[in-house]
Amino acid sequence: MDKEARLAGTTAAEHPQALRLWLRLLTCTQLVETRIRGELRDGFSMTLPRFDLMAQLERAPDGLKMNELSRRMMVTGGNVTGITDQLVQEDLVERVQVPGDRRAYCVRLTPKGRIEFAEMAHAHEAWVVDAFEALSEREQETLHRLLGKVKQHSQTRNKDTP
Amino acid sequence: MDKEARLAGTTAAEHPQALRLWLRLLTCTQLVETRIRGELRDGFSMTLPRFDLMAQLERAPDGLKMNELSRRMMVTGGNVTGITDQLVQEDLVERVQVPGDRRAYCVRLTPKGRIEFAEMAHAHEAWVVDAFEALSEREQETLHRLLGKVKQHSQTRNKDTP
DNA sequence: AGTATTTGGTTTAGGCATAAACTATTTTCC
DNA sequence: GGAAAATAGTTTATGCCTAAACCAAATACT
Repeated sequence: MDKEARLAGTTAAEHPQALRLWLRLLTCTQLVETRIRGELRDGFSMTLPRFDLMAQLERAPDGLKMNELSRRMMVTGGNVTGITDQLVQEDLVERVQVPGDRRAYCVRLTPKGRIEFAEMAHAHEAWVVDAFEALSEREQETLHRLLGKVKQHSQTRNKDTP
Repeated sequence: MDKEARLAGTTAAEHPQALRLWLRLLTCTQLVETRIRGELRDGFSMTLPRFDLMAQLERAPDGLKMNELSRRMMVTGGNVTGITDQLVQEDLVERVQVPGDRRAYCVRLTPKGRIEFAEMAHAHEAWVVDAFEALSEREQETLHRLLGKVKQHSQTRNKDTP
C-alpha cells in the first residue's frame, strides 16, 4: 500500500471508526449498567450479579445446574459458586441434589426468592425501558438487529479460536 | 388500561423489546471485552484497565490529574489510585507534581510506557476492527448513531437525577 | 474389574470496582 | 486572619471476576 492510500484512508482510516464504535458501545453499556446497579442497591439492597442469577432461575422453575448457570451468565464456575453461596445465605435460592449424580446440584429460587425477584424485576423493567426510550420502536429493532450481527460474528469466531 | 390492551401488548409487550435489547447489548459488550482481555493478557501480560489508563494518557502528552483520569475512565478515584500504583511499579507511567498545588499529581506515560503502549494499541485496533467486521461501514455508522442517542439520553438523565 | 479420562463443582490467589471514611491542602467568605 | 467548605487523592471494607489448581464422582477403555 502506498502513501496515498494510507493518507486517503482506504485502509488505515477505517479503523478509527470501529474504535469509536467500540468505545461508544462500552460507554453506553456502562452508563445503563451503572444506573441499574445503583437502583438495585438503593431500592433493594441487591447487586446486579445476584439479580442476574435469580433472573436465570426465574425462567427455569426446576432449577439449573451450576455449569448451566455459568454458561448462561457467561461467567466462570467459581464465580457462580460465590454468588450462589450468598443467595443461599439470604434464603433466596437453594441447592437441590440431582438424583442420578452425586456431584451435581440444581439451584432454584425459594418461594421467598421468587416473591422478591418479582418485585425487583418489575422495577428493573422500568429502568431498562427508560434507558432506551430515546429510541423509537423502529430504531430499537435496528439496534437489536445490528448487535445481533456483532454477537453472531463474535460467537462463531470464539468457537473457531478456542 | 383494559385487559384487551394488556393482552394485545399495546403497552405491556413493548417492554420485553427493551429488555431483549439491553441483554443483547450486554452480551455484545461482554463478548468483545472478553476477547480483548484475553488477547491483552496472552500477548502482552496486560490488563484492560491498565491499557485503558495508558490510552487516556497517550492522548494527553502533558499528563492528566487523577480526578480527570477518573472522570474519563468513568471509574472511582480509589480505583485509579490502585491501577496507577501498579503502572508506576512497572515504570510505564509516572506521577509528576503539579507546580501550584501540593495536593495534585499529574500522571503521564514514561518513554517506556509510550513505546509499549504503541505496540499494544496497534494490535488492539486490529482486534476491534475484527470484532465489528460483520457490519458494513454504513451499518457501523448507524450503530454508532443509535448508541449516541442512548448515551445522550442516559447522560442527561443522570445529570438530572444525581 | 481396574485404571484413565472427563465432568461437576469448589478453592485459591490476585486484580478490578465501588462506596464511604479519611488526610491534607486550597479556597471561600466573613 | 481564621473558621468553614470544597477539592485532590488515598485508604478501607466488601464484592465481583478470572485463571488455575484441586477434589470427588461418573464414564470410558481396555
